[in-house]
Amino acid sequence: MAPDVLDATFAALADPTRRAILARLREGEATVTELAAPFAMTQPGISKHLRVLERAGLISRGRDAQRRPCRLEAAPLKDAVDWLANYRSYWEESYQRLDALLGELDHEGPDAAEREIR
Amino acid sequence: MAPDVLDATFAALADPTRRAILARLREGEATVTELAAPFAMTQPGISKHLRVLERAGLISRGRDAQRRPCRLEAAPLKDAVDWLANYRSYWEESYQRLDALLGELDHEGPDAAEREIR
DNA sequence: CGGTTTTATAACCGACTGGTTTTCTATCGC
DNA sequence: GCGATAGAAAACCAGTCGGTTATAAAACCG
Repeated sequence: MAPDVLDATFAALADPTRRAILARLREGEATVTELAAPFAMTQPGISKHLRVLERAGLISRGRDAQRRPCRLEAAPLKDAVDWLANYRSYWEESYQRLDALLGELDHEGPDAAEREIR
Repeated sequence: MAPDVLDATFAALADPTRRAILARLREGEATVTELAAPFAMTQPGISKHLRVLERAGLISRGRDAQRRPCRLEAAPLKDAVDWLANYRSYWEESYQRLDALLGELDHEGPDAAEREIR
Protein backbone atom coordinates (compact mmCIF):
# COMPACT_ATOMS: atom_id res chain seq x y z
CA MET A 1 0.00 0.00 0.00
CA ALA A 2 1.93 3.01 -1.27
CA PRO A 3 1.91 5.95 1.15
CA ASP A 4 0.81 8.49 -1.43
CA VAL A 5 -2.37 6.45 -1.95
CA LEU A 6 -3.31 7.04 1.68
CA ASP A 7 -2.18 10.64 1.32
CA ALA A 8 -4.57 11.22 -1.57
CA THR A 9 -7.42 9.34 0.07
CA PHE A 10 -7.26 11.15 3.40
CA ALA A 11 -6.70 14.50 1.71
CA ALA A 12 -9.75 13.96 -0.47
CA LEU A 13 -11.84 13.10 2.59
CA ALA A 14 -10.70 16.20 4.49
CA ASP A 15 -13.25 18.42 2.76
CA PRO A 16 -16.95 18.43 3.69
CA THR A 17 -18.09 19.15 0.13
CA ARG A 18 -16.23 16.12 -1.16
CA ARG A 19 -17.55 13.91 1.64
CA ALA A 20 -21.07 15.07 0.81
CA ILE A 21 -20.50 14.23 -2.85
CA LEU A 22 -19.38 10.73 -1.92
CA ALA A 23 -22.42 10.36 0.33
CA ARG A 24 -24.69 11.37 -2.53
CA LEU A 25 -23.03 8.84 -4.82
CA ARG A 26 -23.96 6.00 -2.50
CA GLU A 27 -27.47 6.38 -3.90
CA GLY A 28 -26.19 5.77 -7.42
CA GLU A 29 -24.56 7.55 -10.33
CA ALA A 30 -25.05 11.28 -10.74
CA THR A 31 -24.10 13.93 -13.27
CA VAL A 32 -21.97 16.94 -12.44
CA THR A 33 -24.95 19.32 -12.40
CA GLU A 34 -26.90 16.94 -10.18
CA LEU A 35 -23.98 16.82 -7.78
CA ALA A 36 -23.56 20.59 -7.87
CA ALA A 37 -27.21 21.37 -7.16
CA PRO A 38 -27.16 21.10 -3.32
CA PHE A 39 -24.15 23.39 -2.94
CA ALA A 40 -23.80 27.16 -2.99
CA MET A 41 -20.90 26.83 -5.37
CA THR A 42 -20.29 27.32 -9.08
CA GLN A 43 -20.03 24.41 -11.49
CA PRO A 44 -16.26 24.76 -12.00
CA GLY A 45 -15.88 24.61 -8.23
CA ILE A 46 -17.63 21.25 -8.13
CA SER A 47 -15.63 20.05 -11.14
CA LYS A 48 -12.44 20.79 -9.23
CA HIS A 49 -13.64 18.72 -6.29
CA LEU A 50 -14.57 15.91 -8.67
CA ARG A 51 -11.11 15.95 -10.16
CA VAL A 52 -9.61 15.60 -6.68
CA LEU A 53 -11.90 12.65 -5.99
CA GLU A 54 -11.09 11.10 -9.35
CA ARG A 55 -7.33 11.38 -8.90
CA ALA A 56 -7.75 9.75 -5.49
CA GLY A 57 -9.56 6.88 -7.21
CA LEU A 58 -12.73 7.53 -5.22
CA ILE A 59 -14.94 8.12 -8.25
CA SER A 60 -14.95 7.10 -11.90
CA ARG A 61 -16.76 8.75 -14.76
CA GLY A 62 -18.73 7.36 -17.66
CA ARG A 63 -20.02 8.95 -20.81
CA ASP A 64 -23.66 9.63 -21.69
CA ALA A 65 -23.85 12.19 -24.52
CA GLN A 66 -22.88 15.53 -22.97
CA ARG A 67 -23.12 14.11 -19.47
CA ARG A 68 -20.22 12.56 -17.55
CA PRO A 69 -21.96 10.52 -14.85
CA CYS A 70 -19.92 9.93 -11.70
CA ARG A 71 -19.83 6.60 -9.90
CA LEU A 72 -18.55 5.87 -6.43
CA GLU A 73 -15.35 3.79 -6.27
CA ALA A 74 -14.96 2.82 -2.66
CA ALA A 75 -11.89 0.58 -2.90
CA PRO A 76 -9.41 3.20 -1.56
CA LEU A 77 -11.59 3.61 1.51
CA LYS A 78 -10.75 0.04 2.45
CA ASP A 79 -7.07 0.95 2.66
CA ALA A 80 -8.01 3.86 4.90
CA VAL A 81 -9.99 1.71 7.33
CA ASP A 82 -7.25 -0.91 7.25
CA TRP A 83 -4.79 1.74 8.39
CA LEU A 84 -7.19 3.03 11.03
CA ALA A 85 -7.86 -0.49 12.28
CA ASN A 86 -4.37 -0.50 13.81
CA TYR A 87 -5.63 2.08 16.30
CA ARG A 88 -8.94 0.50 17.25
CA SER A 89 -7.57 -0.83 20.51
CA TYR A 90 -6.47 2.65 21.52
CA TRP A 91 -9.96 4.10 21.49
CA GLU A 92 -11.60 0.96 22.85
CA GLU A 93 -10.21 1.15 26.37
CA SER A 94 -10.97 -2.39 27.49
CA TYR A 95 -9.19 -3.99 24.54
CA GLN A 96 -6.03 -1.98 24.93
CA ARG A 97 -3.92 -4.39 26.93
CA LEU A 98 -5.07 -7.45 25.00
CA ASP A 99 -4.27 -5.84 21.69
CA ALA A 100 -0.87 -4.70 22.85
CA LEU A 101 -0.15 -8.30 23.80
CA LEU A 102 -1.28 -9.55 20.40
CA GLY A 103 0.95 -6.96 18.80
CA GLU A 104 3.92 -8.31 20.74
CA LEU A 105 3.06 -11.79 19.51
CA ASP A 106 3.07 -10.65 15.90
CA HIS A 107 6.43 -8.96 16.29
CA GLU A 108 8.37 -11.34 18.44
CA GLY A 109 7.03 -14.81 17.85
CA PRO A 110 4.87 -17.15 19.94
CA ASP A 111 6.98 -16.98 23.09
CA ALA A 112 6.69 -13.23 23.57
CA ALA A 113 3.38 -13.46 25.43
CA GLU A 114 4.74 -15.85 28.02
CA ARG A 115 7.84 -13.75 28.50
CA GLU A 116 5.58 -10.76 28.95
CA ILE A 117 3.57 -12.51 31.65
CA ARG A 118 6.57 -13.73 33.64
CA MET B 1 -20.40 14.93 15.10
CA ALA B 2 -19.41 18.39 13.84
CA PRO B 3 -18.07 18.34 10.29
CA ASP B 4 -14.94 20.32 11.08
CA VAL B 5 -13.90 17.55 13.46
CA LEU B 6 -13.76 15.12 10.56
CA ASP B 7 -12.10 17.82 8.47
CA ALA B 8 -9.29 18.20 10.98
CA THR B 9 -8.94 14.46 11.53
CA PHE B 10 -8.69 13.51 7.87
CA ALA B 11 -6.47 16.49 7.09
CA ALA B 12 -4.10 15.48 9.88
CA LEU B 13 -3.97 11.91 8.54
CA ALA B 14 -3.23 13.08 4.98
CA ASP B 15 0.48 13.44 5.68
CA PRO B 16 2.86 10.48 5.91
CA THR B 17 5.06 12.13 8.54
CA ARG B 18 2.07 12.65 10.81
CA ARG B 19 0.83 9.10 10.27
CA ALA B 20 4.30 7.82 11.14
CA ILE B 21 4.29 9.90 14.32
CA LEU B 22 0.96 8.41 15.34
CA ALA B 23 2.29 4.93 14.58
CA ARG B 24 5.31 5.60 16.78
CA LEU B 25 3.06 6.78 19.61
CA ARG B 26 1.25 3.45 19.69
CA GLU B 27 4.36 2.13 21.44
CA GLY B 28 3.98 4.71 24.20
CA GLU B 29 4.71 8.32 25.01
CA ALA B 30 7.62 10.04 23.31
CA THR B 31 9.34 13.41 23.51
CA VAL B 32 9.61 15.77 20.58
CA THR B 33 13.25 14.94 19.93
CA GLU B 34 12.52 11.24 20.08
CA LEU B 35 9.75 11.70 17.55
CA ALA B 36 11.94 13.84 15.32
CA ALA B 37 14.85 11.39 15.26
CA PRO B 38 13.65 9.08 12.43
CA PHE B 39 12.94 11.93 10.04
CA ALA B 40 15.20 14.00 7.79
CA MET B 41 13.53 17.13 9.08
CA THR B 42 14.38 19.91 11.49
CA GLN B 43 12.89 20.09 14.96
CA PRO B 44 10.58 23.03 14.20
CA GLY B 45 9.20 21.03 11.28
CA ILE B 46 8.24 18.22 13.62
CA SER B 47 6.82 20.70 16.12
CA LYS B 48 4.54 22.03 13.40
CA HIS B 49 3.27 18.54 12.64
CA LEU B 50 2.71 17.95 16.34
CA ARG B 51 0.68 21.14 16.57
CA VAL B 52 -1.52 19.94 13.71
CA LEU B 53 -2.02 16.61 15.46
CA GLU B 54 -2.73 18.33 18.76
CA ARG B 55 -5.33 20.68 17.30
CA ALA B 56 -6.99 17.66 15.68
CA GLY B 57 -7.16 16.06 19.14
CA LEU B 58 -5.00 13.14 18.04
CA ILE B 59 -2.27 13.73 20.61
CA SER B 60 -2.00 15.35 24.02
CA ARG B 61 1.09 16.60 25.75
CA GLY B 62 2.34 16.32 29.30
CA ARG B 63 5.13 18.08 31.13
CA ASP B 64 8.39 16.53 32.36
CA ALA B 65 10.92 19.27 33.07
CA GLN B 66 12.00 20.63 29.67
CA ARG B 67 10.37 17.73 27.89
CA ARG B 68 6.79 17.77 26.58
CA PRO B 69 5.97 14.09 26.13
CA CYS B 70 3.32 13.34 23.51
CA ARG B 71 0.63 10.74 24.01
CA LEU B 72 -1.65 9.21 21.42
CA GLU B 73 -5.32 10.21 21.68
CA ALA B 74 -7.16 7.92 19.34
CA ALA B 75 -10.75 9.00 20.02
CA PRO B 76 -11.13 11.11 16.84
CA LEU B 77 -10.09 8.10 14.78
CA LYS B 78 -13.26 6.38 15.90
CA ASP B 79 -15.35 9.12 14.27
CA ALA B 80 -13.35 8.64 11.09
CA VAL B 81 -13.98 4.88 10.94
CA ASP B 82 -17.63 5.45 11.83
CA TRP B 83 -17.92 7.70 8.78
CA LEU B 84 -16.05 5.23 6.59
CA ALA B 85 -18.21 2.36 7.83
CA ASN B 86 -21.06 3.79 5.76
CA TYR B 87 -19.10 2.75 2.67
CA ARG B 88 -18.05 -0.72 3.68
CA SER B 89 -20.73 -2.38 1.58
CA TYR B 90 -19.45 -0.56 -1.50
CA TRP B 91 -16.02 -2.10 -1.40
CA GLU B 92 -17.19 -5.49 -0.17
CA GLU B 93 -18.86 -6.63 -3.36
CA SER B 94 -20.82 -9.53 -1.97
CA TYR B 95 -22.40 -7.47 0.79
CA GLN B 96 -23.49 -4.68 -1.47
CA ARG B 97 -27.06 -5.69 -2.17
CA LEU B 98 -27.71 -6.87 1.38
CA ASP B 99 -26.40 -3.65 2.85
CA ALA B 100 -28.41 -1.53 0.46
CA LEU B 101 -31.46 -3.43 1.60
CA LEU B 102 -30.61 -2.88 5.25
CA GLY B 103 -30.17 0.80 4.52
CA GLU B 104 -33.68 0.90 3.08
CA LEU B 105 -34.96 -0.76 6.23
CA ASP B 106 -33.40 1.88 8.43
CA HIS B 107 -34.88 4.67 6.40
CA GLU B 108 -38.33 3.41 5.61
CA GLY B 109 -39.40 1.10 8.38
CA PRO B 110 -39.73 -2.67 8.62
CA ASP B 111 -42.00 -3.07 5.58
CA ALA B 112 -39.55 -1.61 3.08
CA ALA B 113 -37.73 -4.90 2.57
CA GLU B 114 -40.88 -6.75 1.62
CA ARG B 115 -41.91 -3.97 -0.71
CA GLU B 116 -38.46 -4.13 -2.23
CA ILE B 117 -38.72 -7.85 -2.87
CA ARG B 118 -42.18 -7.70 -4.48
C1' DC C 1 25.95 31.84 38.10
C1' DG C 2 26.89 29.93 33.08
C1' DG C 3 26.21 26.65 29.70
C1' DT C 4 23.46 22.86 27.76
C1' DT C 5 19.21 20.61 26.47
C1' DT C 6 14.50 20.77 25.02
C1' DT C 7 10.91 22.93 22.90
C1' DA C 8 8.38 26.77 21.03
C1' DT C 9 7.91 30.95 18.13
C1' DA C 10 8.46 34.02 14.37
C1' DA C 11 9.45 35.23 9.78
C1' DC C 12 9.99 33.70 5.40
C1' DC C 13 9.52 30.77 1.12
C1' DG C 14 7.49 28.12 -2.79
C1' DA C 15 3.74 25.16 -3.72
C1' DC C 16 -0.76 23.86 -3.37
C1' DT C 17 -6.10 24.70 -2.18
C1' DG C 18 -10.55 26.22 -2.67
C1' DG C 19 -12.94 29.26 -4.79
C1' DT C 20 -14.16 32.65 -8.53
C1' DT C 21 -15.10 34.49 -13.56
C1' DT C 22 -14.52 33.72 -18.26
C1' DT C 23 -14.10 31.05 -22.16
C1' DC C 24 -14.03 26.84 -24.86
C1' DT C 25 -15.64 22.18 -26.48
C1' DA C 26 -18.96 18.73 -27.34
C1' DT C 27 -23.38 17.01 -27.94
C1' DC C 28 -28.11 17.45 -28.02
C1' DG C 29 -32.95 18.86 -30.06
C1' DC C 30 -35.11 21.12 -33.74
C1' DG D 1 -26.92 24.45 -39.35
C1' DC D 2 -28.36 26.85 -34.78
C1' DG D 3 -29.26 27.62 -30.24
C1' DA D 4 -29.22 25.40 -25.74
C1' DT D 5 -27.19 22.33 -22.37
C1' DA D 6 -23.26 19.86 -19.89
C1' DG D 7 -18.94 20.00 -18.67
C1' DA D 8 -14.03 21.13 -18.92
C1' DA D 9 -10.09 24.37 -19.04
C1' DA D 10 -7.61 28.47 -18.06
C1' DA D 11 -6.36 32.41 -15.47
C1' DC D 12 -6.52 34.57 -11.32
C1' DC D 13 -6.88 35.38 -6.16
C1' DA D 14 -6.38 34.95 -1.10
C1' DG D 15 -5.20 31.70 2.17
C1' DT D 16 -3.12 27.58 3.92
C1' DC D 17 0.76 23.97 4.00
C1' DG D 18 5.12 21.94 4.58
C1' DG D 19 9.34 23.13 5.13
C1' DT D 20 13.39 26.15 6.35
C1' DT D 21 16.55 29.40 9.41
C1' DA D 22 17.12 32.08 13.33
C1' DT D 23 15.87 33.27 17.83
C1' DA D 24 13.82 32.93 22.31
C1' DA D 25 12.15 30.65 26.59
C1' DA D 26 12.39 27.30 30.15
C1' DA D 27 14.36 24.01 32.85
C1' DC D 28 18.21 21.22 33.81
C1' DC D 29 23.43 20.37 35.33
C1' DG D 30 27.64 21.59 37.50
